[in-house]
Amino acid sequence: MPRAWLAASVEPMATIQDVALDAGVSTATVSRVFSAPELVLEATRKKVMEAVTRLGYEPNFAAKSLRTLRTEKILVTVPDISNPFFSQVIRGVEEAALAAGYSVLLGDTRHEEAREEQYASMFRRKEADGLIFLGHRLPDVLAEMVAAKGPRTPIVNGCEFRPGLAVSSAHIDNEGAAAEVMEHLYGLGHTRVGVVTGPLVSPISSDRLAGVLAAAQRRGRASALRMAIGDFSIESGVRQAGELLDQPGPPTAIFCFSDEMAMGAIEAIRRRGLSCPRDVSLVGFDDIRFAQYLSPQLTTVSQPMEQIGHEVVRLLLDILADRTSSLQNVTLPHRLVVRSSTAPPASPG
Amino acid sequence: MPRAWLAASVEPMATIQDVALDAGVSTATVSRVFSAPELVLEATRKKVMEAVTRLGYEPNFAAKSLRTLRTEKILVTVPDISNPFFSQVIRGVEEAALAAGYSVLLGDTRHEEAREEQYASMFRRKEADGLIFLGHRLPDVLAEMVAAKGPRTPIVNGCEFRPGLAVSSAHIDNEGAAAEVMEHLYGLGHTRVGVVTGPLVSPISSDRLAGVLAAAQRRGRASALRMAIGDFSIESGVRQAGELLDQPGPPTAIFCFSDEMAMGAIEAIRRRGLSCPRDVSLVGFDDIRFAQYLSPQLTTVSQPMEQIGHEVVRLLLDILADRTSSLQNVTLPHRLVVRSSTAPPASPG
DNA sequence: CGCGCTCATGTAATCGAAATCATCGATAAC
DNA sequence: GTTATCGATGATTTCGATTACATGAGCGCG
Repeated sequence: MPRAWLAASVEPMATIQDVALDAGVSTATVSRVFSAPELVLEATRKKVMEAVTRLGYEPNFAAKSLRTLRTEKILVTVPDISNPFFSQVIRGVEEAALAAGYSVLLGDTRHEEAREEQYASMFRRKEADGLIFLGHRLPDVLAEMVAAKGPRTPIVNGCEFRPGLAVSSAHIDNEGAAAEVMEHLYGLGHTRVGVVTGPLVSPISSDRLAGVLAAAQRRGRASALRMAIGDFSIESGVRQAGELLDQPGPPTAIFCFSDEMAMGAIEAIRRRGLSCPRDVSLVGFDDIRFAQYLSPQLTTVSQPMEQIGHEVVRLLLDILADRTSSLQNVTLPHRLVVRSSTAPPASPG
Repeated sequence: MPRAWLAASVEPMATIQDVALDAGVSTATVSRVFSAPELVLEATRKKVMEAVTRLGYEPNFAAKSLRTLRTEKILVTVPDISNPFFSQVIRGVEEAALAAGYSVLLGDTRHEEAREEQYASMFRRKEADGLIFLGHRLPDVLAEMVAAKGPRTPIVNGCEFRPGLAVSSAHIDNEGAAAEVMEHLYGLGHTRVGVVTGPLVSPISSDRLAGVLAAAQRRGRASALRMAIGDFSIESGVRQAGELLDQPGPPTAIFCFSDEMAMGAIEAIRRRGLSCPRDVSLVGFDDIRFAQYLSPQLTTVSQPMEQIGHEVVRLLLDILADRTSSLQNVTLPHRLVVRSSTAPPASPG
């Protein structure tokens, strides 16, 4: 038994022909044993399976894929895999994909358009049946594909939502969530609030900013808003939160559009000899696994990351299985998680 | 021009035949334009490329792969993609792979053997040219493959190192690093040291534990060691560090085998009304991006995560290009980064 | 002037599995 | 008893590219 395995592994891997020969049947029968076992007699099925294990046969993927025009792979592009928010979403994607018999081709675009295009052409070469992109841009070649094929193009957007792209997507209500954060801060008595956004080209930032502005206006506090533009990284959090704090009449509360930038903000606060939440309240966004273990524990907006992953896969599978014909934009629930980084301002007003 | 693109996208994608016909050459010439442009006359090359853009042609991946028996893909399995340590390694892998013209197939095994086997059979089906696994286990089918093909089997191990597996690997000197940590703590004056390990089945844990024991013995402090077994998660850090602290004669310093567990330990310390480093010093392992932004900033062992990623890819590419014939085990440099979570004990002894 | 050589290109076999169509025996229907 | 039907299986084409081999034009050299 082990000898047979060994032998099988040394040779260039048995083909369906070898199995057919060994089992004394045709290649068609062997193929059927895998793809439509109900069509083949139990006795022959057994005979074939014996030959399969004897030779250690595994169907060649390329051959199968060439014939069926399917790869059973999903290409997932992400701006930064080392970001815990994205890696958690990816985890959900991987799980849902595997459950449906698909595997995941990962593309880390590093926010670079060139890499996005590289992966786009990979998709056009049919290296994957579908594409899930977690960024906010869609390379031109793919946009053209969408324009031509419409909503049955197997491309889905996750986390972000830009109506103009004309692809299905799953995301939270970023605008509403950001407004809730502001209400929370205003409710605590803060009036001078600073905001550290992400790059405004992405809807994820502009939507949240819209929510911030709407809430500020409702409260008549729009003129007291201070804004700085970050890039979601810890370092930009340190820098931008620092600039807000160094202004005259500094904010008593800062809302960062990501937990990582909030971590940076904690650092900026510490470096100035201030304390959170005593001197400055702080709110993050995402609720990454680490948010509740920071000091102070971070108040933040919890996004259902794995669920977003599941949902985008579901949307994609629906398209692939031709179960859908119109765009779907799924808004998943978020939750403001109040922890100890927010408190009423020391001297109200 | 845009019309042509659109048209091309609607049709089932142009084949090499279509291009050949359109350019008035044979398919062989078209193929050569891509794989060996120097063999084809500049004029015809241009003619072909025009047809290519006109039709929006991209070579079909499955067909190419079937013929060449190469996929230009690397399968990377990882125990947990949402772990910042691993996601950083993956980032390095992705970068090096892309630079060499390979793309990354990601497998999150979730520490489950069943998933590892699923991905192993994916590799046997030739869905990838090589396999990089960041865990400590190698499924049986692959071990047999290694036994049969020897060191030219395109399988490489990253982060861990288990000589019995007989595959090349890239990792740090875990034993030495752990010993350095203990020396640091002993040097500060600590005598009662607690250790929170990972699961001892993985060399990454047992090697570090060996280093801990060796250092303790050299100092004659082996009997004062306290040990708890965690699983690298934050939660297990909270739990296991907590148990160490609740013992009579609790440790004045705790060494956790991962930064995440150290984060948990910070929480355990906080919950008991203690302070780090005043009452308890703390050391982590990995130096994930967040380690320096915790409070207190975490003393830890820095691993060159992206470099590990680059290195395993290099090892794999060497095997794939037949540039190597013997096993290579690369030990990359680590560095003890002393930050503010370690200090001399309050009452020495 | 013709032989051989090189260079550019065409022809056709090939990769391994899937799927269509053909076959053949057995059973059921009339 | 003949024929339509069905169930199981085999023969063969097909997917789209690569590549070994064939071809043929152009050129140099004896």
